[in-house]
Amino acid sequence: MSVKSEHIPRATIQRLAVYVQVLESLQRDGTEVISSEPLAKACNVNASQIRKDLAYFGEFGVRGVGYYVKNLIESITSALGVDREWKTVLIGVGNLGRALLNHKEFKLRGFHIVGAFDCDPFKIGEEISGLEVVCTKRLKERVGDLGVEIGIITTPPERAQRAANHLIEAGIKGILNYAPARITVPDDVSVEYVDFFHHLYALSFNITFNKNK
Amino acid sequence: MSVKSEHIPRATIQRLAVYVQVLESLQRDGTEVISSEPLAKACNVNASQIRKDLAYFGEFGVRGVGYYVKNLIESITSALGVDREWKTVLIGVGNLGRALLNHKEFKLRGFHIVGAFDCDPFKIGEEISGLEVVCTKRLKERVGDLGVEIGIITTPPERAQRAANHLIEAGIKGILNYAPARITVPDDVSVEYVDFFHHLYALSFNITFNKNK
DNA sequence: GCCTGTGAACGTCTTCACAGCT
DNA sequence: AGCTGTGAAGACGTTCACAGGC
Repeated sequence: MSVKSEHIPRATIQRLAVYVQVLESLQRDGTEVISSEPLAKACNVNASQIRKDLAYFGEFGVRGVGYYVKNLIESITSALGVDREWKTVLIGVGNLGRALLNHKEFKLRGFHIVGAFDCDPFKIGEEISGLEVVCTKRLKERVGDLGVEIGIITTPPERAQRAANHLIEAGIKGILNYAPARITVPDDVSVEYVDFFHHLYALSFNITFNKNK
Repeated sequence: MSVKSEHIPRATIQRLAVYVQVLESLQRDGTEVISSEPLAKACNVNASQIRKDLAYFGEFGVRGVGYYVKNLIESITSALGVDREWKTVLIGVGNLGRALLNHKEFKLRGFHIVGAFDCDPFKIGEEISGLEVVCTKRLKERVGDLGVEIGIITTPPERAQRAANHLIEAGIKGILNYAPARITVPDDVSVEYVDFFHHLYALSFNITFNKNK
């Protein structure tokens, strides 16, 4: 896989993830070839949008035919860098943290949670989904030992920045932040926010003002 | 609250949710007044962006002074329609569904989960966080009785569309979909997708190609 | 003096329309 | 004939720069 273009819009990356999701469900249904038009309909986007998005990374289609579903999934996952295993650690073993640790899909998708950390002495030592909860102070040594690249924050908001600092100090380059708080990180660290309430706010707005789509 | 402009960008709505988050943490720290410049820094956006976003809904600031934090939070939440209680139901009592049902923050933020549904006979009757799991077939009557407006889907992907159909039939106008599947809905229903893997894919891409910010 | 609110300029992403390949 | 890949046009969102008000 090689990137053809210099800058790739963030929106493109988000859509590529959607395409994979839809392509996988097409694959489950036995579809082998699909052209941009019906794929676009299923993803709720414009057909040329799909072609443009893919063009950032290469030429994956066959003119006059369309895209081979299996092939396209592989091309996109390779383009996104998810055709490998990523090691991750999780900080903050509350309700949500536990649910994520028990979520088999993470491992299945190549995002292996190999460490669970918390600073609460009552939680340290507890075993969840085959993983022992370890004191956050020992994060750095563990991350180094295990070759971890992604950190997942599931602490309360007031402890999110401290958790992030631990991760950054340990040399982690990507953070998935479930805590409802913005965090500050160096330029070479990338953060993604998952905030349930942002989505509920958007729904609330759409319903209230009938502003759909 | 009155909307001044006809069309409001989706990106604006998303940012408003961020502003509220940051303003709330400023409020916790005792800040009473803030101008767009430092607020912008905390939210990682441009200062005029904030002023433009707010201008869609009204004039909330004081020239020469800035914005009163408490006042601005109220203005934004009112603009988004989240200054009230919303009743929601949840379909799919798996790991994630349980975690959400136990998440006290939902109620705290005005999104009250008043019903839990699942089609698995082994789960029906179980009590989670004071809520009895009910058969999905009884969704419609319950939604009508309780005045529910938002549905949360936490089923496996292959059952997401069916869950959505139940919600639509029950007259629900907003869906928060945690299932990793696209769903089709009528024009007057609004859907928000929460997909952990989309964010992990984005991280993976950013880390792999050093494409931060 | 200072900071908001806003038209105008700018840049970016999306869509169109068609050339190019199978 | 059909569908992709892509330059050009268009739409949209963001940033600038300053007028307006405290």
